[in-house]
Amino acid sequence: MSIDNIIAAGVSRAVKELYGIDTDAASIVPQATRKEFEGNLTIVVFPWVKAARKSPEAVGKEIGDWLVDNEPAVDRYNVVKGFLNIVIEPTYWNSVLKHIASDADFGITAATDESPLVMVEYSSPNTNKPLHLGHVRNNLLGFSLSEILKACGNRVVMTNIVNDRGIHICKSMLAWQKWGDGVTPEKAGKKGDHLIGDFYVLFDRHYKQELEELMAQGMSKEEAEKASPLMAEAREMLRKWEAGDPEVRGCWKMMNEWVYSGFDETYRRMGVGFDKIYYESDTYLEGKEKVLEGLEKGIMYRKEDGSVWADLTADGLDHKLLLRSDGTSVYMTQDIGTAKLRYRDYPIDKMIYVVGNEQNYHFQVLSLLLDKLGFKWGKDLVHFSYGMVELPEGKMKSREGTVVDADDLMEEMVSTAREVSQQLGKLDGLSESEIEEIAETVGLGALKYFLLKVDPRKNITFDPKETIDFNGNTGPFIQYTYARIRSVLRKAEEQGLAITDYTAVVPDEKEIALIQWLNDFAGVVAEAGRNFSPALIANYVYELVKLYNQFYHDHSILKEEDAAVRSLRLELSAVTARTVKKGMSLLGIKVPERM
RNA sequence: GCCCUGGUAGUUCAACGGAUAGAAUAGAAGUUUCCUAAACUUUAGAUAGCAGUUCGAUUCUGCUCCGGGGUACCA
Repeated sequence: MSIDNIIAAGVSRAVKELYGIDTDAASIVPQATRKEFEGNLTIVVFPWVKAARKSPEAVGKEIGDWLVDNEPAVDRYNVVKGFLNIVIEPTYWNSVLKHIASDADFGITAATDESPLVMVEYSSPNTNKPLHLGHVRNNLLGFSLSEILKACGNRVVMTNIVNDRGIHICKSMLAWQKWGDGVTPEKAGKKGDHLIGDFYVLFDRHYKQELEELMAQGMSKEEAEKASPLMAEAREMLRKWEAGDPEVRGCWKMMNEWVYSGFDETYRRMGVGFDKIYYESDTYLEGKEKVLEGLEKGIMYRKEDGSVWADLTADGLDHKLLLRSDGTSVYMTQDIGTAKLRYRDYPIDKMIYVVGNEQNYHFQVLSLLLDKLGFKWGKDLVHFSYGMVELPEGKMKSREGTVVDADDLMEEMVSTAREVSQQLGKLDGLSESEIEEIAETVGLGALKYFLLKVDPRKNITFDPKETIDFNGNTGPFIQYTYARIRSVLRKAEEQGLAITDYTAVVPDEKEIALIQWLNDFAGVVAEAGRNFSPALIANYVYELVKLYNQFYHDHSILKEEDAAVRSLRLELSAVTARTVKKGMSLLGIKVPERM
């Protein structure tokens, strides 16, 4: 039982005995006492003031007295206005630390066969261009969220739906056929996804040029778009693709393979992965089928031009198109098909879609439609909606080339990490491969932490001209502290310093603060799981590391003569290191043994 | 137009309806005979505006101002 629970239960009993008020212990949440007051935990007594018919001070005093008399963990207390500040018996914290240290998986709840099965969809790229910064945020959030859910006792299936069909792919293919001159990733010495992305941009350039020429001949923009031979060719190619034309399918397959091997490389470096990948080319027909089924049941209706719609006005939304007049499917149709296949493959209890907030409306509609179509999970699917990554100039636009490429960004972060390390002389005497590994860990750590520490719902502004910080609330700051703790522990081991019994030592203020914070880890993980919040974990770890740094500067660890006191400090260091490592791994960030 | 969403120090971010709104960076001033100074200590600086709900509002409600997104045959 955690100290918070003990106090909450104590207060609950106190209130019952003193005033006859029934209060659920779970609703009493002790908070850390502000540092300008004496105490470890604080209870807000206002909720009982009215029923007790006494002043807040009197209520605080009575509850405080009751706790001192009846709860051994409570040493003393003070009351400021309506706030009851409780001081825990100092040596009690040692047993708390001992308890945490004895449980290697403290804070982690393992999943069992009966645990809920959660499917997390993230990444979901198009195959016509490389991954960019927006995808990086998506990937990191999706991966971290999955790790957190696992740590909270869920079975998790990480999945990816690859948008491998549609007009955008045909554009790249067409440009490659017309102007590619048989180039391959090997010949060009380029990652496949980048090569295809180049052709997508190339298509757009020629297309724009064509439009201008047509408009110069007196056409309006709309007319030009309709008359464009290039676009007509792309559409014809899509039609052939849908008809299963062997030549088009062959080219499509080959080029998609190039893209996938490029994506794999990016995912690997980013440290994310998937248990199961779906492709829209496999799911869009399923969706069509499902929509036609809905049409029969009267959930959808057909317009005169043959298009199929759903009327959602009764639910406060609009009419939604599901099949175009030419019978082809739209995004929504594909998502319905994908949902069907997924629930056929897995007994999913909960579905989470990690997708940008620009699609909030889409998921509102999807949830309703799945529900109407009889999918029982539809109503409470979760759209984990995150804000966009913006550049100082505004939104990133891939066709205009104003994107921050994921591969470039990672490379830049790593090389910056290497330079900074070298400047600081950190890497002297290490082998080339060790240097490389540390630069990789630190560079990616900086990037990942930068994107994960922020509330996912908020938009992020990223200025490519300003390098991501390595000081302050950053990944490298945390990694550095970890490496330093590991160094102390290594030295302790070399010197044969073992941890002995320290339970009788009276810990000082900073040591207590650290133990208290370590003890909070379990609660933070659980809360992060409930709120789907990697940011919560990130800021917890940062605070932990800051507390450790303060402790570290105030205490000799290895040089401490008293074996019991030294043991307490070594144990604190060991548990801190372990907690940092665990917390960071929930974010998908590695920590280096030295740096 | 309608719907959703955000507005907190110069900047990047915090704050289950709780105390004097916290950090970090940039600025100013210090600490190195010390287990890794990517550290630590001190200092200055903010809730867009106006009402309301109550013991108490950055948080909840309404209006105004500013930004972002969506809005039926793009994904």
